[in-house]
Formats: sequence, C-alpha cells, structure tokens
Amino acid sequence: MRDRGISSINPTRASSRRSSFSIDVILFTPRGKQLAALCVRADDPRARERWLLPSDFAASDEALETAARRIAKDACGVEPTWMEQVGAFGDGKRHPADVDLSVAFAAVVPADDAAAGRAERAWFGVSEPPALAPRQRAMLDAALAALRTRMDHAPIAFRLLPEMFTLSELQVMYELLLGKRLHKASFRRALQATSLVEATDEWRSEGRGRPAQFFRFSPRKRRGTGRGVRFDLL
Amino acid sequence: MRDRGISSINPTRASSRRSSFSIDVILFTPRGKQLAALCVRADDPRARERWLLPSDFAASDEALETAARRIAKDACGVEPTWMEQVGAFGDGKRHPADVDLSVAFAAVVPADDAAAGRAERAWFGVSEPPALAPRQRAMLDAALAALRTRMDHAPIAFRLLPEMFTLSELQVMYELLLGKRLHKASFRRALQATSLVEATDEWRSEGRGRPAQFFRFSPRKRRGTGRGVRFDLL
DNA sequence: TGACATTAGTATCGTTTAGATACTTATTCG
DNA sequence: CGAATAAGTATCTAAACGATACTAATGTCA
Repeated sequence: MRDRGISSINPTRASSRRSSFSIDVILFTPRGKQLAALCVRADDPRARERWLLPSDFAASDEALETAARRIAKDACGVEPTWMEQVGAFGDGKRHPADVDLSVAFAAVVPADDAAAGRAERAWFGVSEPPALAPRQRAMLDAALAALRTRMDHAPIAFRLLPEMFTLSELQVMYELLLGKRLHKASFRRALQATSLVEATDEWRSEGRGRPAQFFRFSPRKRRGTGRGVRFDLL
Repeated sequence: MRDRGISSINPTRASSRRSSFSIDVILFTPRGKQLAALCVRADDPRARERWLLPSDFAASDEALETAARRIAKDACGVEPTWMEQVGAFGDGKRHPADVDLSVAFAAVVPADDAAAGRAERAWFGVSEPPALAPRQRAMLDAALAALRTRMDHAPIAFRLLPEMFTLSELQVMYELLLGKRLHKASFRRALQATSLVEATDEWRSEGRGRPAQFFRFSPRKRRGTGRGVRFDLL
C-alpha cells in the first residue's frame, strides 16, 4: 500500500468500505504575514482544476474527526494542533470526488511543521487561492470564516505558537489569523483581564531592541456575566 | 403516497434513491417563557427512545437546505422562517435511522404557526428534552447553541415576530431565544445604534399601561471597524 | 563611547459603552 | 380620582477601547 490517501480523489485508501461522503480538510498555516491553505495536485491531468483540497473517505466506524486528523497528517506530515468541523456541503456544487456530500474540517499546523512539503502539494496564501472545484472553493471560504469567528472560543493562536512565547508574537499571530491589525495596549489589557497567559521568568535574548518576557498559555478563567446583546446583522 | 416523511425512520419517502446520510431538523418555536423543540413519535414501539427528531433522506440532486425545508414543513405544517445548517454528526453515536452520517439543521417557526400539532408530535421545552438517541441528542444541543451564537448575525428574532412589533415584544423574544434576561435601556440603545428597526406611526391599542409604538425590521447598516479582539476562551 | 534605531512595555487621556437606578408618560381598572 | 401597569427616557457611574506619547532595554554604527 503505497502513497495512500495523498491525493484527494484517489480511491486507493485505508478503509475497506467506501462511504458515500468525503471528508475534506482545509489545513491552514501561518506563512509570512498571511494565512496559507494546503492544496494537493490533481492526479488526473484532465481535471479542470489542477489543485484539490486534501480529501478522503471515512472508514467504517471511523469517527469523522479521526478521519479528518488522518487526512491532515497524510497531507502535511504532522497532526494538526487544532481542528474543528465546519459543516456539510452538497447542493449541486461539483466536487472532485463524485460524492453527494462532503464534510469540511478546518485545521491548523504551526509554521515549522508545515515547512516539510513534497512536490505534489503547495501552500497558497488565502488571498490568492488556486482554482478549485466549486464545492471545495466554498469549503475553503467557509473554513476561513469559521476559523476567524471561533478564535474567541478556541485557543487557536496558542496552538500555533511554541509553549513559551512573547506577547508580541502572540499579537502577531492573532493579527495574522484575523487578517487585521490589533491595538497593542488594548490587546494586552484584554489578555490581562482574562488571565489567559501567565508570565514566566524567562526572557528573550536574541535580536535587537528590548528583550521580551516569555509567557505561557494558562487558561484559568472566570465567566463573564454576559447581560448584553450584540447586533451585528448585515 | 400517504403520510410521507412524517416519521423519522420511515423509509417511505419522496425520493427514489436513498442516500446514505440523513437530514435531521431541530425545529424551535417560542413557547411560554422558553424555547421548545419539535419531536415526533417513533413508529417502532421496540425503539428504545420513543421520540425522534424530524428526519429524512435527501432526494437525488436535492439540495441539503431544500430537503431540510421539506422535512420541516412535513413535520410542522409550515415552512420555517429561518434555518441554518449546524453541522454533520457521525462518530459512532447511534441514530434511529441506520446511517453513518446525519446533517443537522436548526430552524424556527413563529409561535402561532407552531400551534397546529397533530397527535404524533409534540413540542418539548429545551430544558426538558425527551429521551432521544445519542446522536439526535447531540444534534439538539448543538442546534440550540448554534441558534444562540448566530443570533447576532441573523435576524432570527425578527423572523419569529409579525412584521410590526413593539420593542418590548422584540426584547422578550431575544430573552427567550438567548435564555437570559436583558437590560431594557441597553437593549434599546444597541438597537438604535445599529438602525435595525424603524418606527412606524402605529401604536398598540390593547392592554393596560402606556401604548407601545410599533416598529418594523429595517436592516440598513453601517459596518463597524472592528479593531478589537474578544477573548472568551473557556 | 555616544547617538540612534529598534523593540518591549506602560501611562495617560478622551471617548464610547454598558448596566443600574430612577424618573416621566400614557393608558386601564376600580 | 388614584392606584396599577407598562412604555419609554434621563442620569450617573464604571468599565472598556483607541490614540498618543512616553519609558526601558537592547543592538548598531559612526
């Protein structure tokens, strides 16, 4: 069994029984000042689109998330450090594999792990995605949106950083994930208010400028009362 | 073709080809001071759970959302006024229909429309749900959570009210959907700030107390800059 | 060595926002 | 008429946010 599950539409895979729905993983990694998503080359040169999302079928009795982790690891070599389901996509939009339904998962891997890339795959900045089949394009867009909306409930940024990090590194990661600049003082105030990080006694040595203190993720939390509503419609 | 699609696991349905995944609809309606979800009686008396979520299979080439609307209408008689996909559920948790995968949709119908109930179905307050199969129970919980988190992006409360409504009615609807009390002055300030409603020249006549002005939904909007982050983890 | 660039981190200020409280207004009921 | 009831407003305080400017600690380079 060689090269199993690398390509999106390659039916030679681990499971004995092929389910009628695919699992597609949108794998993000920080690249430069932007997020990048992993795509794999289409085997079939007649395919209209030359790039595909990592995709496969779930084995019998294989949990959706387990399958998604396997697909992600097959695609980039390491397990993602965060993953969450985005939703199910069907609705006539064409999919490389000939399936009625595809379940999309958004996942992230740290930048260092993402570096190990073979030839048949490539990272694309999210602002310049390659031509994808319509359904996969919809899944990519939805995954990015889901990633950004879930950043305030899941420790996604922390899963992209080493265990110890400086507050500037954390802010840069937030900015990269959200795709917008953040205010330094407000960012640190909000951090302190939620007690999300704790200071260590280590300091960064390298580089110019004043040394930065290292922090670590420490999610002890108090709940907000939450008496308000947010109207963000349209 | 009689009684088609009423029961969750009844395979006598409209589509010619049975897909391998089910579509399950969690249909909410305001009932008293609480949200209620619609369940249907299990046909099979040997079933461990006596209640099921409205569920069916998608026809070939039937869009997911179209199928979900059909299932909702079959279950309660009218089309839901708002609906959104919650996600795909599998993962070994047992489902009444013997399918690997189920796609959950959250939907709402106004209280008046929901009144027309036949014997084989019932509304259950979300705080006292009936015994459901594990996967359907998970879908119900997820649907309620999704409904509440999406309230600030979708006009769900407005879809549960008549075209003209008072601000007190709107606030009560928000409180019912969110499951918590809101502050009157802040609620109205936030409404005014977003220009979500516009006043009409009609006033409520019935009832005691000072008459209330009627408003209508008018979603002209300006975008917020959104320079901040929200840390709500854990 | 000493000015300068660079990066980290803090202080201060004005503005906005949210919740609490209490008030005014307009109607029904008795 | 006066009490009850509900709608709607005003005012105050505290917290949050963004801007700006400041201090602090390091490396670079003349």
